[in-house]
Amino acid sequence: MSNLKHLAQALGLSITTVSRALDGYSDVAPATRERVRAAARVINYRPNSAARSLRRRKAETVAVTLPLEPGRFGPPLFLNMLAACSQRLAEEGLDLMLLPTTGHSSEMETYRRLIDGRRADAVIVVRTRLEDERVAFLKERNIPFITHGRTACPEEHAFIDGDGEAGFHEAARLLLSLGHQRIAHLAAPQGLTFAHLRRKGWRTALEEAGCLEPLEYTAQPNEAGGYEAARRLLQQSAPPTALLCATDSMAIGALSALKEKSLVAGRDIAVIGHDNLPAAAFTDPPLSTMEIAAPDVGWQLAEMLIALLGGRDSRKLQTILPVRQVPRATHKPVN
Amino acid sequence: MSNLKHLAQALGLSITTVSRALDGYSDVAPATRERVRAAARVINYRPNSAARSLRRRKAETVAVTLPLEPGRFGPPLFLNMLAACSQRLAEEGLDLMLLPTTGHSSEMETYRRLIDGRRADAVIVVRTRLEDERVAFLKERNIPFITHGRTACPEEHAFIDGDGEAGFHEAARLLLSLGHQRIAHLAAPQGLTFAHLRRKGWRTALEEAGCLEPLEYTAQPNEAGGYEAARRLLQQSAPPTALLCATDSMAIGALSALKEKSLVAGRDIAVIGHDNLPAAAFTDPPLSTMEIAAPDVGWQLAEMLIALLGGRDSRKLQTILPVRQVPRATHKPVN
DNA sequence: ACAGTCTCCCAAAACGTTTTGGAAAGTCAA
DNA sequence: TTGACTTTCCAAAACGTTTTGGGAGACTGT
Repeated sequence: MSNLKHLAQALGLSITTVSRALDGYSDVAPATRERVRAAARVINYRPNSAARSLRRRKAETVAVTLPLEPGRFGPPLFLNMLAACSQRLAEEGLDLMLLPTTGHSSEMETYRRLIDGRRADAVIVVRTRLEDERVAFLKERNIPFITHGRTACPEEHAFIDGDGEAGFHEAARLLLSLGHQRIAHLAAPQGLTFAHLRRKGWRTALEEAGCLEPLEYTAQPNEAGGYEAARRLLQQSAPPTALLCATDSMAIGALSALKEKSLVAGRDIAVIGHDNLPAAAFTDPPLSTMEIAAPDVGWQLAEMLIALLGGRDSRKLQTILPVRQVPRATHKPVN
Repeated sequence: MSNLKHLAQALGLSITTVSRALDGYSDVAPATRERVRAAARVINYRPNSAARSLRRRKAETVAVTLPLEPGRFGPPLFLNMLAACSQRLAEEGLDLMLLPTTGHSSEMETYRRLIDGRRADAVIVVRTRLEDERVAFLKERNIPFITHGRTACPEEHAFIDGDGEAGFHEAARLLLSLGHQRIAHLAAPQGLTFAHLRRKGWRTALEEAGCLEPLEYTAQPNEAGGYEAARRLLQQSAPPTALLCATDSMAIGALSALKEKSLVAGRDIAVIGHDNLPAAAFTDPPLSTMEIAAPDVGWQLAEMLIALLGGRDSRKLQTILPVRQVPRATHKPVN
């Protein structure tokens, strides 16, 4: 049990001086400062985090809840982003804390413990929905937060998001330019903002091309969902010639469904996903997909959090990142 | 800012009584208790977590670091396990805190902040190595911990682990019984305990069958690693007829390498993985693999942690979970 | 009426840190 | 020598909770 008191006694100094020496205040003599630091190093002293945040009245922690059902995230991308974020936050002395939750009520309860119990100074909201209860809660409590993905009222709060709408618009136009007429969308549940925007991008492109009743099927954003959606869509009397999938996981499921019908993706039918999962380069054929064209989303997210905690207006902190097409082998021409 | 003082003043009671009412002590009158609880509910009172852990001298938190490079985890399985664990811990009033780290030194620094700063009462160590500095550190500091995966000295501490050795032994024997003679192993780096044990199981089976110089290649436990390893192994003058892969991610990479050589897994060559990733059911052909035969690893882990924090001897808390084969389409006979 | 027992409540201390508001000693200019 | 600054340090308060060690009053049995 090492604390400031022990250190102070051992050094013949007051607690105040030891504390200030370690924090690098200028009102302690350089020699003393070094003496204190050396002693602290010897006994592995670190300030007790509870005592510090009690006195400082901040937790020095940013929290993220990880909703794990249903569907799931696209780790490792997602976790890597959080890792980068955490690294940048650490430079500011902030911890990033991930809290796995299962189900809606468990997540809201976690939020209450988090906020009302002052466990976090700010939170990152992931997997946003168009109408998001978590966002409403945080606004009401007036806690700094950034959403990863937009909501129905994005102008109201800080967010970072990929431009899925533009990405899907572009992908659909690409398929159209290749001669595809029946471009179906494998949609994720439309309550999720990313799903809504991706569908919108696809739909707009088709409408612009004069296609008014485009084919689509909604399923969970995982392999099983993609498999199911592809099977349904292929049962149509006029089956699609291209499948634009809300996520790579769905695309992987769709590829499996195509195999069962002896269809070759990239020859008989086009498939495009989104996320550029590591696995996407190793499907058969390698999956054409798209990805957020920023190598440092996590870092940017951290910067935004730091600005937010520094008092910046959250409505100034809104980032939309461009999406880049990653063409591989599954989006070949129809003819 | 709602705290006990406000509550007490509003109710005309002392802080002590309010605190004890909320904690359900029997020395407060039932009527008072209800009155206090109602008031607390109205103002969304939750004890300030810093103050509480300062006074109680425990963080009421279990921590896990998530090392994210290189290679990576097999989420979502892994995160789902942690979610289940967190759910059980929550019942005991314990938070589970995930801390992403990148690289070795960042992880050790996180450990020091965690332990010496008293941020966690116990920790879960994942991705154990045979010689693990984190384990040494925790032993020295005398902090309760459980490893997910064994170390070189498993008898010394609490752990939970799948019996990868038995799983790979069984898989290799299955392949032998199907007539395979040249069963290669796509190994993960041998510093990682799971990789070591899986290789050992495979090797033992081959040695028992009289095969003394079995083919193997070590690579990162991800798709790219599996792809590279498979390519190398297939270049041999006497190429393997079966690939036993340390992880499903590697197997997925290997399948991709086979495609390039126009080899059909399950007909020309056998492939078996480990983990039973969701994606494994959707490869082409569907991947034969294996998995830990317990639906509730996370729950068991939580139970062990609770026992450990309750003072149970860590050497009594050692769980090895059986591994079950999940045969699909890629392990077919050689002949 | 009295001691003993219960029931319900509370004042004060403690957890380990940061921060406020000086105090003591030394330095410098006049 | 004096007054004004500097430099270096410190005592004490505060953060919000839990816990200790009672205390006042009501009830019980004699």
